[in-house]
Amino acid sequence: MTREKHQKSENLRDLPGDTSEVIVRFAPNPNGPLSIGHSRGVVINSSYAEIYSGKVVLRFDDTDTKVKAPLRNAYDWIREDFEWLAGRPADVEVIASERMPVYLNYAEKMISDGFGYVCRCSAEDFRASRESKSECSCRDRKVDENLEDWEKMNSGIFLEGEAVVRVKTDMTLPNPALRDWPALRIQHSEHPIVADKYKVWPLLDFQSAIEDHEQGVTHIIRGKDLMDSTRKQTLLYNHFGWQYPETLYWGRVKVHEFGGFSTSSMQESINKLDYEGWDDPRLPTIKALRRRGFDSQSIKNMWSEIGLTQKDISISMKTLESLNSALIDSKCERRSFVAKPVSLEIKTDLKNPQILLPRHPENKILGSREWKFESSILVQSSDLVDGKVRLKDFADIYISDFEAKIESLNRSDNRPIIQWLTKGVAQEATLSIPNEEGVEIIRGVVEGFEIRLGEVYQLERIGFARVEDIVEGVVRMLWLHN
RNA sequence: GCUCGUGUGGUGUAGUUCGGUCCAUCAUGCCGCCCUUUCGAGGCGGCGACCCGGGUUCAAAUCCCGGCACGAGCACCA
Repeated sequence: MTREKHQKSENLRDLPGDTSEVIVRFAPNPNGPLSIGHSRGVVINSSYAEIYSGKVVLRFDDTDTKVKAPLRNAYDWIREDFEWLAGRPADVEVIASERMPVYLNYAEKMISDGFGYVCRCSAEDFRASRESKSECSCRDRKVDENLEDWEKMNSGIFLEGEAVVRVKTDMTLPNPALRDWPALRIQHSEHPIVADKYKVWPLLDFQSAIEDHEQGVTHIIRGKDLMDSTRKQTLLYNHFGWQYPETLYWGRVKVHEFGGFSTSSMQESINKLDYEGWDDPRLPTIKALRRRGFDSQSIKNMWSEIGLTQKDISISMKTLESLNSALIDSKCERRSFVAKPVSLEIKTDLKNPQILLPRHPENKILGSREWKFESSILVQSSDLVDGKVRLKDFADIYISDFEAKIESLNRSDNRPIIQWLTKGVAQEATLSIPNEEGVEIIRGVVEGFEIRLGEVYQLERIGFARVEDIVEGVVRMLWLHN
């Protein structure tokens, strides 16, 4: 525990500003479960909260009911993913849609105080104003008129697209993104939590700005695609007379193996039944990584090692797999899996030779697996070639014509070593390996020695795999990595 | 187009604040060898980088100027 903390502080640079009471936040849109990209936000933010004995807020940014509508189940999925990654639940949880009165109240104050206004221009017309740096006619209207229109927005008289509330900045600002940016818009579609209670919903820049202030967030750590968001929000904070939090950014992340993906594109593929669900092992979701048997610490280690750089990076699953192997290798017992098994008869004069295999080759896990000898054994069809071979942890043999002769119990030369099973210990099994085309299911037999559901084993000469299910004696395993 | 950000080996990262200790760190990857009752783990060796061009300086990955490349924002998405 202390070592873990020490490691993190070595990798993550110090936060700027006052760090006496750090409050950070992670704010996903609950339109699906967390992906590997999101995990950076969870890990970085929760780690900083831990390092500074501060707090991390988990905030569900669910104020868009239309374009990326929230998914009812996603709230729980995200809570679960967050806890798995951070090792504990968030200190504070906020659901934006439940905080609507607060946002609408601030919006009204903004209009009353004259630094916000209702704009009835069409999106296209305003785009033209923004480009020409000219103020639109809505901008100079009286506060009373604005409040009247605000009322019409909220009561549903104004329809979607007929009005937005803008923050007054300066139309001549060099950065076009900041010119009188939109803060709230009308959406009449149903929300999974509050249904049709509200007609006007805040946009991210407004909702997030208000909520960060309400929660007393001291440090915002997020992707650098939100840099202009910081600039917009700083202008709003100036209007309210608030101090903007310290802000840090990370760059864009791509994962080699997965290419471009987004929560909505994954949702689409799942709907089309291209995948079995959010935890399909081919998907870059946290659910999938957990299912496959990754140790959450490997994900934490990866993000800590990468740190907080603004560089756009492209990471490889190989890196994560390597970090994961380092963590789980010493904890995983060995088992033998024989794919596409074929029988082999062993000829020997030995009386009940002993077969003792270690649970772990370096005795990181003490004890052994013991099999009862039988003359009839199973080996992988691909391993069945005439010649010298060693049956792992047992004996050097000579194969010829589906028969094997024991040459020596000790290793006598460096002939290849193969894994094998006696018929008695062999238990029917499948190993699912995801690949480009789909999920390949390899049939075979696994060593039926203390197979525990959910456990990750290292299948000798194959790699790590997790036991997903045991149905009617058939052990179903899912491939993890080498 | 405007605005912002980033550029160190295949990948990720250290070093850039206050120029020399950097013919550049560590990890991963790949290659070879060793060890081993696994194609795991371990050991040893190797490969491989400061975006480009100027400038300042005795000295530049580090400072200055100019390019270039990549990414992002300019959504009534987050």
